[in-house]
Amino acid sequence: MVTKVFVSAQEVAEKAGVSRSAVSRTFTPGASVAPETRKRVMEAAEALGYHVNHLARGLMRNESGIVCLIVSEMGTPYRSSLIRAVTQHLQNSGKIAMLINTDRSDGSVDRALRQAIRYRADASIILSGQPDKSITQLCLKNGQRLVLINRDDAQPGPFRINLDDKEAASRILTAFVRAGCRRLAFANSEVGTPSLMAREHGFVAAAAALGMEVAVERFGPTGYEAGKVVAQRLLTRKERPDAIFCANDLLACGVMDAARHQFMMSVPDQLCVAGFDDIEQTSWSSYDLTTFAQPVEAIAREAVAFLAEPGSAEDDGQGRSIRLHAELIWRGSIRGG
Amino acid sequence: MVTKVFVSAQEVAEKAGVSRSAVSRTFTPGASVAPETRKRVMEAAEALGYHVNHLARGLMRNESGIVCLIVSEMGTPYRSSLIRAVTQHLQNSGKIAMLINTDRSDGSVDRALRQAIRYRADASIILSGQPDKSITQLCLKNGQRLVLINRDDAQPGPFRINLDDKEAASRILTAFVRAGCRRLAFANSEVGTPSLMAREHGFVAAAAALGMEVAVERFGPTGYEAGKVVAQRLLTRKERPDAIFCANDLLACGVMDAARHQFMMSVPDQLCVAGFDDIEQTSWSSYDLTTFAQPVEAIAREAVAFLAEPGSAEDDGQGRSIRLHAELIWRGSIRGG
DNA sequence: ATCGCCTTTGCAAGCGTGTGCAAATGCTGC
DNA sequence: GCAGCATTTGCACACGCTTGCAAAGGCGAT
Repeated sequence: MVTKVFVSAQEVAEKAGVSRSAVSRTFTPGASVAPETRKRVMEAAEALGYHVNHLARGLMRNESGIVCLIVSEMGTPYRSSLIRAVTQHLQNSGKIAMLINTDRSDGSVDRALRQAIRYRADASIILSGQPDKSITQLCLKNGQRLVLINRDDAQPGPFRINLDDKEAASRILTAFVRAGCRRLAFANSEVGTPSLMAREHGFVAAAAALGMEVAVERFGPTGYEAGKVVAQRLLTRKERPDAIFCANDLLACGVMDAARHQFMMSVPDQLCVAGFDDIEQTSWSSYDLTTFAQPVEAIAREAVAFLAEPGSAEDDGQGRSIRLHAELIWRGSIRGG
Repeated sequence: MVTKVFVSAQEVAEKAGVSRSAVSRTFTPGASVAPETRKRVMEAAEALGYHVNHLARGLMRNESGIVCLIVSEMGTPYRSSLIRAVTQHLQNSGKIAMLINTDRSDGSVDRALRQAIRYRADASIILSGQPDKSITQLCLKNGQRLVLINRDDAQPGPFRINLDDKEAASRILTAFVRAGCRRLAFANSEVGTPSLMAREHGFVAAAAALGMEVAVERFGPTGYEAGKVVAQRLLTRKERPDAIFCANDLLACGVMDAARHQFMMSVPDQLCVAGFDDIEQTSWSSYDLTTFAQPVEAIAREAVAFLAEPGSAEDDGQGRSIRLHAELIWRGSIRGG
């Protein structure tokens, strides 16, 4: 048997004995249609298994309801929880998420944005990587909205959501000092994402303001294994640190495991550790890590709210930028509290 | 300024001095178009920032290139790694993933499938939950392909990918016995997913074949906290188990943490533990858990390969079913080895 | 009965694309 | 020079939907 095609509004109209427009209006919120007509249409549609073709609707309305999520390393705890929150909020506001994987290669994000354009996505939300200026301009010109999450230094135009990374770094420094720590260190990856660097610079600057030095070590990707390597390097220095602020929870877990299992150090007695993101694992009792919570729900809410706003995508060529607060989640990896 | 609309093939055709069909053919692989014409078209398209409208193309071809991923708890390590693998494979074969969040509520999966139909997805891949039979039939009738992953007991029709859960359970039992364990237990959630139950039943059956009993405890959702609760219940029994097979790595992490930190037991000396999924955290040195690896890449490959196959979605009303192997990853949570 | 108003309905145009068909073009071999 | 053929091109229709517009119908007030 040849693949059957989907039911069309025409067939529903015939079955219900009305015009095709009536069917269309029945499924268009706010359209003018008599209750009796609507009922007949609904019944016919139900019987035939009719579903509005959103491809065609998007074509007409010039509004597909699709929002592209562009993200790399989506298997990571923080990323996946953000994806979950965003898709959920999108669904709640009647939109739908399209997911595109990127890698660190050049043009990866640009290719993703091209794909978003092809599917006439209403908007794209970029969680990773740096789009090229020319392509973001193309998106905006075409009326496609753009949201950048945690991509601090990106060019203006898109809507940008960031955290108070530097201020958080300064708060955690205070906590370390109160705990009596004096030999400070910062564990980072070599990726150089704006938010990671903001935490590093914020921490170093806050320490400098107190006349303290920070041992900074960077290695590899922003993950657990890199954390182990960084810890090895830091803990074999002549001046062994007694406090390590990690750019990321994954790094922090690696740092803790290396400190405990390879260097037989006790956390927090001999070493205080803090991370960033508040991924689920930090609350597990093997880690019990003091960290900053990414306001995942708030980020998703703000991003989706922006998409729902009326007005052109580029009405204010400047774009807008908001900064959300990262709350300090106090657990057991720092003394005192 | 009013939101500008996207560039159409018409405009490209005018700029290139050819007909609209020529533009269309230029972007249709395998279409007949002279090299010179193609070149002119490509240049005009590039200059204007033209991108084929996949909504319209999908409308014409009756093939959108969209594949729906239907999944609950997508923030979970195993789920998110599967999402990553599947989206990547889809992209490699020229398709694109649409992501829909479901919860445990009734009809949640059905609503997701309806959404897939509205966007005329070429296929839907279900990673969680149980679709209603009527809706899956609707999908198949409409030529939409369906893939069920780890949903063992689902009705026939869709393409089904499962693991050898029961056999794995039997293998891990052997390992426990070899390690000298005699008081066996199984830690499960109350969710009752087919694959989780298959592991439980396989373990109990294999033990029975050796004349051994298994203490089974189930609680809550399939996560870390539930694992802790289950461990508390198991380890306060009169007959304290010396081996626990967990339906899931998350449960296993909870079990290990409870055993170590609440009951001060040593793993694997006093208690052997095994899990399932091989999520990244199991390789972290705080856990170092012996577990079974979900063949995530193979699952994604098989699923996408199925979608690429020619032939109607329902040509063989029975659907097909394959069973993949879960490899035992030997680490340090079981004695010996 | 007539008018004006509001609600509902059908018509038809249009969204941006793919593709069958026939016409046009160029080339080969005689 | 011409028939025969392969390649390329344009026309026009189709895909399934939305929506402006005008006509139709109902109803109360005059």
